[in-house]
Amino acid sequence: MLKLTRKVEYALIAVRHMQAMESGKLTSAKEIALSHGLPQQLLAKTLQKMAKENIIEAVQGPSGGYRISSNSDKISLKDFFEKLEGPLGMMDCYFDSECIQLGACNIRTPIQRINDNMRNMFSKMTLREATQ
Amino acid sequence: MLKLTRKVEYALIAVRHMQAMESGKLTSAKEIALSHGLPQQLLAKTLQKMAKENIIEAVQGPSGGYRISSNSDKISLKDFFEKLEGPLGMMDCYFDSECIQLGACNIRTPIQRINDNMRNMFSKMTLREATQ
DNA sequence: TTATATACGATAATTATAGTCGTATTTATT
DNA sequence: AATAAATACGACTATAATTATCGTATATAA
Repeated sequence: MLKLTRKVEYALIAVRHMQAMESGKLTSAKEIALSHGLPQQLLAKTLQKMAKENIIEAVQGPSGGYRISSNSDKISLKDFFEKLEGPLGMMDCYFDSECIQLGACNIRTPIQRINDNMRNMFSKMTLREATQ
Repeated sequence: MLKLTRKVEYALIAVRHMQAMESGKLTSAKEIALSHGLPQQLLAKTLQKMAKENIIEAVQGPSGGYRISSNSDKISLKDFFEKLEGPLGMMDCYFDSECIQLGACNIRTPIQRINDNMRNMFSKMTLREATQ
């Protein structure tokens, strides 16, 4: 429970890989996949998603690839997670108001309390701090 | 991502239900299931698990049932989660040393850093605080 | 023109979660 | 002693979410 998904795991591996590269140099999905034994296609999707979200920069064409974005220092872990996987909620009712329980629900407040703590924690922690 | 499971959700609902009862009074799986529209059998298993872990007390036989345990005040949210679902780790490698990555893994330290923060947060928060 | 890279939608496979079934055990009540 | 209502629990099925693959389009350096 409360485990990171593979998508996020691969994203973290890729970020660290790119951070370790010489500044400005590009690396490819293939290169990262091979050096860490990850499924290339799935990793590629995650990289594409990160590029779309400006966590990394993409360069197309042969001898293209990805590099870490300059503003990646300012990204919080919360944003990183949410950019990749959507709202970071321990339960749907935190964002979604639709719930079968309706009036019978007695844990809405507790859930929100727990969620707020978790979101707050990941807001304070930057991707940089986590991966350096 | 990072969502609570139904097991934990049902457990929280049950705990709140029991907290709202007159002190010492028993309630049954059936009663909780009916009043909150939960699947009785599944809830029953969760209640049994909580009883086994001394979060609640079980009384067998007809007119038996469950009540909140007196020491439930001291239980942290981390313990509550872990008693119900096992180790609270965002990734297996935090507890498990077996990993396909072996030497190629570059995120062991980051993952542990993230996990430590999360475990620390849930250690400081009690079940009582969360559900009151 | 070709080769190599990103981009991306659709779909298949796998795994984890959620829920059910059947049966045994306990015990208050009659 | 018999019955009924509750907990206890292992095995199984169904469902949902995650993970992975496939096929194709687009960009661009050589």
